[in-house]
Amino acid sequence: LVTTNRSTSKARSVTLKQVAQAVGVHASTVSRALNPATRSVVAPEVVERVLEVAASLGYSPNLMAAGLRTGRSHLVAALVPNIANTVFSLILSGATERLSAEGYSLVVVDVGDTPSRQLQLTKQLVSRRIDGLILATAQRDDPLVAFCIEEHLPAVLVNRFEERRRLSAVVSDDTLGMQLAVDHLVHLGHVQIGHLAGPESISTGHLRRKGFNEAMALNGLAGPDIPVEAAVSYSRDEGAVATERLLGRHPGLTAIVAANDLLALGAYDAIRKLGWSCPGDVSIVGHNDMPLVDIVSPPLTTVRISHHEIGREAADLLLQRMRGDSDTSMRNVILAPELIVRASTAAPRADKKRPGR
Amino acid sequence: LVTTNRSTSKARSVTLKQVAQAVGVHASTVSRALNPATRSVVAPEVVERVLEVAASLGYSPNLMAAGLRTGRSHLVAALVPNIANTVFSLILSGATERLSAEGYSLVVVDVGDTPSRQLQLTKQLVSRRIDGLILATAQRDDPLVAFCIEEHLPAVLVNRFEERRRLSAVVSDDTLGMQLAVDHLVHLGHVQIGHLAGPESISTGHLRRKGFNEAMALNGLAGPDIPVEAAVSYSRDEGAVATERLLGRHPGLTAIVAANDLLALGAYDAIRKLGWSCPGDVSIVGHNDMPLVDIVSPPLTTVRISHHEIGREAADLLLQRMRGDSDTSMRNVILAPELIVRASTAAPRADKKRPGR
DNA sequence: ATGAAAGCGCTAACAC
DNA sequence: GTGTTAGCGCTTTCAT
Repeated sequence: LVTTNRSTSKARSVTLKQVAQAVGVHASTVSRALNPATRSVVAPEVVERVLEVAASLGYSPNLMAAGLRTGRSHLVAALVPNIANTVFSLILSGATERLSAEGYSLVVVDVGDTPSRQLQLTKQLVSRRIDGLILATAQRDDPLVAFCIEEHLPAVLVNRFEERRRLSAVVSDDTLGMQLAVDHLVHLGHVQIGHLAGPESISTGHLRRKGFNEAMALNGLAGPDIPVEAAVSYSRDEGAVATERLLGRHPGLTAIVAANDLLALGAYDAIRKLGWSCPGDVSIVGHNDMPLVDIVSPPLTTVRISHHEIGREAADLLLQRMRGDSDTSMRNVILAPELIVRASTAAPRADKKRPGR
Repeated sequence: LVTTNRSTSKARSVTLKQVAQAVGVHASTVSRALNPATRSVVAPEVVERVLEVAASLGYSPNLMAAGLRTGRSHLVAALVPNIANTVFSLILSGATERLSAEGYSLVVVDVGDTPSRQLQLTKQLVSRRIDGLILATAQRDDPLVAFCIEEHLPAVLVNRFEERRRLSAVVSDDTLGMQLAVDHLVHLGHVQIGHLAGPESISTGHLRRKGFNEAMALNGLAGPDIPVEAAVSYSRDEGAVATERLLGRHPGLTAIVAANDLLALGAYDAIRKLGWSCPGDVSIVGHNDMPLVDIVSPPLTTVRISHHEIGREAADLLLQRMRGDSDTSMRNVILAPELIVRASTAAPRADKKRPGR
């Protein structure tokens, strides 16, 4: 029945004011001493004492209070369609590197690929007054991008373009990537090459398909009926489904260029199901060079994008955007990919004999 | 030279007060109307008008302000040693599911595995006044855990135990997992079985090694010199290095149980380098069943942990901990794993002939 | 059922 | 170089 002071549960944290009292100065002095930018204005000996006392008291600044006052949260959010896709992890670690150096924390949010849910989660983030947004989710025409524009929310896109170029983006050169892939296959002797495309609603799906067509034309392989089949989403399962369609309609194909690695792995599944072999019956090229594709069976030939650099560049662009008041600096950064040749591609078989279906 | 009101840059957001003025009531009424918990106390027609006006004005509550006032940020952070390890992604998506249903946002932070950096980043999070922490980083004796205790920071561990059991944890049954793996190999006819262990400083490394030894003993295979070699970290590269050591010291091994999938894949690399084959020359069992190990060459036999459930359970435990004021409810949840047999395990070769070194 | 008033912890003019 | 003051946007007693 006795009210005690024992800190049984959640201890109140130490405030700036308490530090000030302990030092014997005013709170604002402590604030100035603690902030590197204003520190120079305080007497050196006072700074020293403040730092000392703050440390000994275990003072931890309340960023919510500071943020309320300054209007900046020093929080940046990254929206990814699927956190388990390691391509995004690599991009994010590149971004984190830059961002944390500037005192920003990065919130990674797995938002799936339903625009409505994406919008809902973004609104939550806006309520938290995040300072900026990195979008790995962009559709070619994306309502979320429109939302960011309306809200004057600093944002940059990674890996995917938005059609109307309303936001800066850092992407890999999809046209070049497809060029690399097709040239490689042609070099090996392939003529009947098909494309396992990504969703047309996403820039990578669209651009890589276009790039594929162009690369085929450049190699004199353009035709009235270019073998292309698009997957509904960038997943291994949908890759398998689309591959079955592709091979069903074009049984003579000897090589497939996939719009990304997950689709390529789905193609592996489909080919295995058919009783065919890769690269014996059909060669496959992926895109992205995500972790572990070097160890799958067979090791995947793929177009490596500069994940890390994409992340870093995006962070730089965003930082710039968050600092500057000029809304004008819209720019795209397009990084060159590189072909990594492994064992999923080989010259086409001379006899063309394959297990029947 | 004319000062205008044109919202050229960052528009000020709409405040509660502005909504109140528009409706013609006091701010506190709007606050009550907007909060589902207190809504019942406001006249229904007023509630309706508030909701309407708030929506039309595009009102977005300032969670920093609310948090400052209430002392709760509704933010939970998850610390992972490596965001590109898909095992954690799966756990996180399980946790997100629960957390977001309760109005919490999940910040995923890639903190690496250096304790000092982990502590530094955690302090930043504390400054943000996060309400809780999910730790996937725990060492067997972890300074970060001590820190959480000191700070009265609600936290739960996933995937890894902390030795002194100061915090609740949700983990897979490592002993059982090893049992499953060893029994399977013994069943296939293996006798010379080695263990590719994880770091001893991490509970999974320690417990799985112990589990391995026990399982061997249970199968009458205990000996004075049980073949075990520990990797320095849970990475594919270190797995390869440790495998070379293991096979160097125990050339007669016909099977290896790895402490996790990444190590197992490293073992693949080492075996390939030796010119040996799996499972022909040596069978390999992994642990975790992370994405894509079904498609590597050969498809990996592995112990599947219930990632998703681990995440969900952890979130539940944390939620409970953040609500309750009783610091007493320390508990561990141990989930049973399941053996997934694929093609990396087979009966040992009768002749035992292998390529020389 | 609603309004008034206070205050969460911090920063930034402004004074001196 | 330091103190004073006000206020960021919200919630929550306490009145009425």
